[in-house]
Order: sequence, then C-alpha cells, then structure tokens
Amino acid sequence: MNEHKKVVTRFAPSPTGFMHVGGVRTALYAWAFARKHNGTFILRIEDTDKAREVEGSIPHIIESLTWLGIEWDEGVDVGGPNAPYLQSERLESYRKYAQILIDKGYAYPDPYSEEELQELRQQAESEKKVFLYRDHRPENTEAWDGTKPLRFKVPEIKSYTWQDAVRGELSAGPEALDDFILIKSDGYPTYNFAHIIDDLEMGVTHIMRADEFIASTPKFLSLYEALDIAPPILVTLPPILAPEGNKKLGKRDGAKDILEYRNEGYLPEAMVNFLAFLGWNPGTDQEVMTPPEIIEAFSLERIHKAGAMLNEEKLLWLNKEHMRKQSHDKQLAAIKPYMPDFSEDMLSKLLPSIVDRISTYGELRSVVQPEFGFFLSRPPLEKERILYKDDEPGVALRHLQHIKDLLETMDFSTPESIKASIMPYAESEGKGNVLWPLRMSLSGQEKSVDPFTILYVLGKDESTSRIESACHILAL
RNA sequence: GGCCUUAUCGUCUAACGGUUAGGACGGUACCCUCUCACGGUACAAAUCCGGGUUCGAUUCCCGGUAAGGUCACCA
Repeated sequence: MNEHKKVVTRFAPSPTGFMHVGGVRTALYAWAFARKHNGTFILRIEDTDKAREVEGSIPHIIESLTWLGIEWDEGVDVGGPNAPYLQSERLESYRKYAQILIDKGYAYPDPYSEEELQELRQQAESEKKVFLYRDHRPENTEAWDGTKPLRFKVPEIKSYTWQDAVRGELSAGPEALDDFILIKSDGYPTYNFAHIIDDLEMGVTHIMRADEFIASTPKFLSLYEALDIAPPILVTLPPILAPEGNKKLGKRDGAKDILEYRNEGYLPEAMVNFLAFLGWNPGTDQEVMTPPEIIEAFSLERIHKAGAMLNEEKLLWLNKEHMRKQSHDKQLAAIKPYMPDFSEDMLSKLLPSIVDRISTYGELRSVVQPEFGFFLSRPPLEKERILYKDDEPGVALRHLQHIKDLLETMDFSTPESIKASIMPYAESEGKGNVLWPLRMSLSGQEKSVDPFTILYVLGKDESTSRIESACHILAL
C-alpha cells in the first residue's frame, strides 16, 4: 500500500514564454492535490532547449502562479532538499543515469548525421511505412564521447498496458516504442529522459500532465524498466479546447497570457475557480468555490476524460460572484485605483451600486468617463424605444420631471444650488448615451447631464445623502 | 497513413443498469422597478449512429462516424 507515502507533485514548465490557461490548470491540479493530502508541491523549470528559451519567462511564471495563490514548497527560487530545480543545473544527474544505462547496454551513441536520418525518414515515408529508428540501429556501437546524441536502446519491443488515475487502463502497441534520444549532442538531456530522472530524484509520486503525453508513455515505461524503478502514478488531464472550432487551445488560437486576465480586472480566486472546473467538478451543485473549498473537495477520481471548451462568459459570471463575496474593504481597495478622484467616504457610499453593475473591476475603465470630471454613465439605451414608442416619451418625461423636482427641493451645501431645466432631445448634443438631458448649473458651471446617470449611480435609494453625493460626482 | 484517446442541452457538466435525464453559464418571456442593473419566476434546449448483453441501457461490449492527440537532437 502506498497510502502512507507522502504525496509529492510538481509543475515543470519550460521557460518558452508566457503561461496560458492550459499550463496554469496543470499547475493548479498538481498543487490542489498536494495541498489536499498535506504533500509537497515542487516548481521545476525544464530549460533543456536553449534555442526555444525566452528570456524573462521564469519570473513571468513565478508571477503568474503567485498571483493565483498557487505557492510551492520547493522550487527554483525558494530552493529545497532536492535543489537545484533548474534542469540546466542538473546535468550531472542525467550523466550519472546515462552511464548506468550505457553500462547495462541500454544506451548507445547515434552515429547518423542529421542528413542521414532525414533520408531514412523520407525513405520510410515514400514506402508508406512508419519510420522507426530502432530498425536502423548501428551494428557496432562505439563508446560515447559526448559529441553524438546518446540514444536509449529499448530493452524489449512489446505492447504496453498501464493504469492512469483518470483514464483507467490505457494501452499501446509496439509501434509506440523506439530508441529515443536521452542526451542531445549539445550535452543537454531531452525532456523524455530528464523528467524521469528528476521525478525519481525528487520523489515525485503523482505526475499531472496533458494528454499529449499518452502517446509517449510506453517509451517512459520502457525506460523505467531499464532503470529498474517504479513509475509514479500517472494523472492525465483532459485537453482545454479553444472557444472557436474544436482544436486544443494553444498560443496560436488566442490563448491568452494568464496575467492578461489579471490586467482585465479578474480576481485570482475566480480564475482558480474557473480553471478548476475546466476538467473537474466536486460532484455537487456548488459552482462558486474558494480555493480552500476546492482543495478540500479535490479528488483525482472526479477529473474528466473529455476536453472542455474555454467559455469566457462563465468566467465573467464567476468573477462577478467572487466580487460580491469580497468584503467591503476589499471591494473598496479594488475600485479605488479606477476612481482616484473620489473620496473614500463617497466610494464607500457608492460601492453597492457599483459592484452590482460590473463583472470585473476592469470594466470601471469604460464606465468612468473623464469628460464630465468623473462619473458613472449608464449603458446606452435604444433611443427609439424611449422617444418614439407610443406612450414611452411620456414616461421618460415623467421620470425626468421627478428627478428635476428631487434636485430642486434639495438643499445642497455647495455654494450655488443646482438649477435644473429640461432640455428637449433635439437640443441634446447627440451623444449616444445622452437622452433627455438636464441642463444643470453646478458650482457656477453649465453642464448637460443625463439624468438617468444620477439614478444609475443612486440605484433605488433616494436618500438625500446619496443624491447629494451623486451631484457631487457630477460637479467634480 | 500507423498508434492512441474521447463522445449527455449552444457551452461547462450530474447520473457510477431502473430518474419526467438534474444543475450552471448563455438565450427567451414575465415579475420587481423612476433608467440600467441586482433579485425572483417560468420556458426552450442534450444522451453521435448501428448492433449486441440484459427484464431494463446515457451507463457494459463490438462496429461505424466525428473530433482530438502523437509519430523531433520540442517540451
């Protein structure tokens, strides 16, 4: 029984650019599972491909995970008992295990040039056969001097059947097995080799990974056998599909940098909630969950097999739900940067009306309009409906009169009281969102304002103080 | 092309042989209302197709179809 073995998971991205939802979800599941079982979560960087490396990727990865609250116990920046966590600094380990394989007769230098290999591939293709390197194994292998790629010699060509924590029993024929490269001619290991050694040395118990690795699993299993080690538990995650078409979500399909969501004003807990549910659910009707609740409910058994499309509308809704769950103080702090000209007191009063009307804090950017100082405008209405429908003009006028009366009966503490008059639509400035404007004299300045704006700010509450603050906003 | 995987409303999903196939997002309608919104109620909407197994298949098996993955000195 492995029941008593401490859970160790890892997230092992390569530093080739920004992180998008796919990678983040893999990290999230590995993290949630480790936390659920009081295990260890490791952040390892797989930087064995110098050509594809993008500078700044590592800080970016760290920033992304940190934003989401996915914190690691061991990793590139914090260190740990199995340091280093950067593969380019672990070459000794790979060489050590490579030597073990060589000694066992399970590894040999690849004598072919790239051109020769290319030719062999083309030849196989023209014969409509599958190219397998192991069909062209050199007869006499020399000692490996490190200048040629080191290949794995598959000990036994056979079919494999294995267990996956999500997919159940998986299998593949012998065609899936080939002599893959362990160490490249530049001295760096390939992913295929490095991740197995690292997971072994770091004591990783569960490997969460995307389903593109199913195809190469027999190669890994074969390597585990050659090294005489037990493979970790494999946890294959379902693909995330792009919103358009039916393709797996990739950077070219518009997969966004996860930090873009932060810039758009999404909350990290909403993002975590959203990503967690893209391929998993707790089996209850609860859809809005905090990270601790997700950890508590998380289980491998409930991870889905089939892919899921990214649905930003649902993310938007989730974000709204999480915004509403926030404390007054947190909401206030989030809104402040978008409405710098407002006093804390005023923002505090307006908070409920604001939060009810937006799905992300980022929306405040378009809602707060600088042309009148700063105030909240409402979304545009269809003019025709208000102005031309049989009795609608009457209704609109009545509303307007009501607001005007309210304003005029109020005793404002501003130096000059507000004078309001109704201006017909024809005289309005024709702005899309200005209907039946009130001409207002505010602090000595004449302004045309949309009366609905005031009510929009007010919501249903007509108390004097609220109207007053609305007018202050307009007067700013 | 070889190998592999997947398949329930438009989307995310529940169901682990017996349900009027449930929920959520989105949509529509109505209610609330001095606009917008919030809230409330209701409606429309799905088991890919064909065979088996079974008293009974969304569920198990086989075949088809469709979609996806993979066949690198990338991860």
